[in-house]
This record gives sequence, C-alpha cells and structure tokens, in this order.
Amino acid sequence: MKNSYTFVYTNLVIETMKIEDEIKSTIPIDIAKKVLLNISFTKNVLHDNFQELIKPYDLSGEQYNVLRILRGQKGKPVNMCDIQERMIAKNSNTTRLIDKLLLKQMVTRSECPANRRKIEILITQKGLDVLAELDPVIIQHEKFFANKLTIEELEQLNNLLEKYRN
Amino acid sequence: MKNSYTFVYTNLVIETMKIEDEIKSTIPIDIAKKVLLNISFTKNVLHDNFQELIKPYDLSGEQYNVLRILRGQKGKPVNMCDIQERMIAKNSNTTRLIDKLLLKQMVTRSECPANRRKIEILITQKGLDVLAELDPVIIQHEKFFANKLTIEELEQLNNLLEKYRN
DNA sequence: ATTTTTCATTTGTATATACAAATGTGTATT
DNA sequence: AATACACATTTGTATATACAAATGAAAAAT
Repeated sequence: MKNSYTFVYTNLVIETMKIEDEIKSTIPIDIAKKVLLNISFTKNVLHDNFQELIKPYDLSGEQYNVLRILRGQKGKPVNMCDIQERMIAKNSNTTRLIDKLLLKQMVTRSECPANRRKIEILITQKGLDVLAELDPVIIQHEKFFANKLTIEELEQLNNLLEKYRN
Repeated sequence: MKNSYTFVYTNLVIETMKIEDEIKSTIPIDIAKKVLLNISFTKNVLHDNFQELIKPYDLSGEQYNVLRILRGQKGKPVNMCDIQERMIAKNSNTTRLIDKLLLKQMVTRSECPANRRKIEILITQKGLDVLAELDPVIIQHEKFFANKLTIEELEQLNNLLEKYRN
C-alpha cells in the first residue's frame, strides 16, 4: 500500500523521458521533474503518517491546525479572516471548519463587540486538553523523520527547499 | 495572498517553541518541525502554481495525472485498480474521476473481454492532443523552480529527501 | 456442483478544497 | 443623510480526499 508511491514516482519519470530530447536547457528536465515529484511524495508520506496519528483523536488535519493557531493566541480571540490567513490551505472554508469544532466543544464563537462584522473564536479547556495529549505524539512524528538526517543535513535541506521555492 | 504561506510557517514554529524545552533529543525539535513545515509549504507552492497553469485547460490536477498515466501506456488499456495504484492520492475515487474524463471525451471505457470484472480505460486522440498542448507548459513549470538550483544542488536535494523519507 | 473467498469496481457518506455569489456591517463620498 | 464602496462572514456548488459498505464476477475449497 505505502509502496505505491514509488510506483507513481518512477512511472511519471519514465513516461516523460522522451520529452527531454526535445528541449535543451541548463537543467536536464528529468532532474527537474524528479525533484518536483520527490517533494510531492515526501509531503504525502508525512501527511499520511500525520493523519494516521490524529485519527484516534476525532480531529481532521485542518481542525488540528486551527486549534494550534488558537492555542498560539494565548487567550486572545481570533476572527475568521485571521484564521484563514494562517491556515496551510488558504481557500478552505473556515466557517464550516469552526462549526465542526463547536460541535465538539473545542472552541467558542461570539460576536465581536467592537465590530459586529467580526466574530471572536477562542479555544476551550477541552480543546487545550486534546492538544496537550497530542503534543508528544506530534513531536514523535516530527522526530521520526528528522532523526534520519544529521543536524547539518536538516539545515542543508531547509536551505535548499527555501532556495528552490523563492 | 501567496505570502500567507510565510505567515503559517513562522506562526507554527513560534507557537510550539516552548515544547522544545521539555524534551531533549539528538535533533532539536524546532529544526525537526521546520523541515516538516518547509516540505509541506514547498509542495503547496508547487501545487498552487500547477493548478494555475492547468486551469485554462478544463482539467483538475488528478484528471491530468490520470491522463498522463494513460498516455504512458502507449495504447495498452489500463483498468481501474492499475490507475488507482499509480495515482499520487491513493484513495481518491477513480470511478468518478474517469466519469468526468468520459464526459470530456478524453478517455474511453469498455468491459475487459478476458475478465468481466475488469474495465479497460484508454486515452482518446482528444486527450492526447490536450496533453501535447500542455507538455511545454508543464516543462516550463518544472524548470521554473529547478533553475534556482544547480544540478549538484538538485541531486543533493533529491538525496536528502529520500533519506529523510525512508 | 455448490459454497466460500477473493478480486474489481461502484456507491454512499463525511470532510476538505476551490471558487463565486450573497448577506450584513462599517467606512468614505457627495 | 443617502449612496457607494470596502470588509467580514456565510452560503452555494463542484470537485477531491478518505473510508466503509455494497455489488457482481472469478477463483478456490469442500
């Protein structure tokens, strides 16, 4: 099951090999493709692992992220557009996401007194408790992958990714 | 808009700083977190860029991937479970995805004569034409990012990602 | 030969992603 | 003060992701 990643990876590389002949540039197209797929794959592996971990806690990945943003506020309320701005997936639907967290009693929602357009979201004690329970699990997850590299290699990886992206 | 990535990135790192004090290990937790977020981000940037590119062609990302898999078969039909196995997102719904491609007349679907359980999917000429039109666009996309690194750096990045993942 | 098991696909349900339009509120313009 | 514009959120629709259950066909077991 988990091995199917490798399949796609090699499949797509092979499938597009011949295009390389057509266009010459400083960077060979197969290496350019490989890096791109490699990043997508790695992210998928991380994502699957993460989903597996939080499954028993009745939280989706995005719900978890929102709770993390709320905890980071240390009691200061946040409104919808603040949350949306800070979420990984920019265009997801914050209203419906908060609805779900409300049902689970992990957040509260109230009208902002200063500006009736805005809404104030706060994390509840129940939400904080679930996060606290999850903290060591998440750290375990992050270290599981990071431990395969040295500190120098991790910093190198960060630098290369930032250079690649920007 | 695109800058909101940076916001999340730094937000999450800051939000979890204090946890680092609690658990000591060979790899500092903030570097472990940073690498993980860095990979997710970079993938998101690539994904958004890709979506932007194929939008005018009336294809979703997964529909494009399936067409690529079909073209890679060079005329040999594929059945549903083959496609599912090779797709990036393992659990997506191949039946409904193929339905959409059928409506656009980019694939054909027929019962496998040797095994009536199976179904044979083939790419049509129209599908091939769209892919051919998209090829240079995709190459442009892949090289746009790759050109920011040297060949040596790209290979280094590939190695680090593979080591990190496996 | 009939029953059971496995395989390939489809269908259903819940949530997530993506984008556009609608609603209601505050601010600026005249 | 009335109108126009911008802001914050909600609602709607289409597609994608994730998983479980249902359907129907082939293979294996008895």
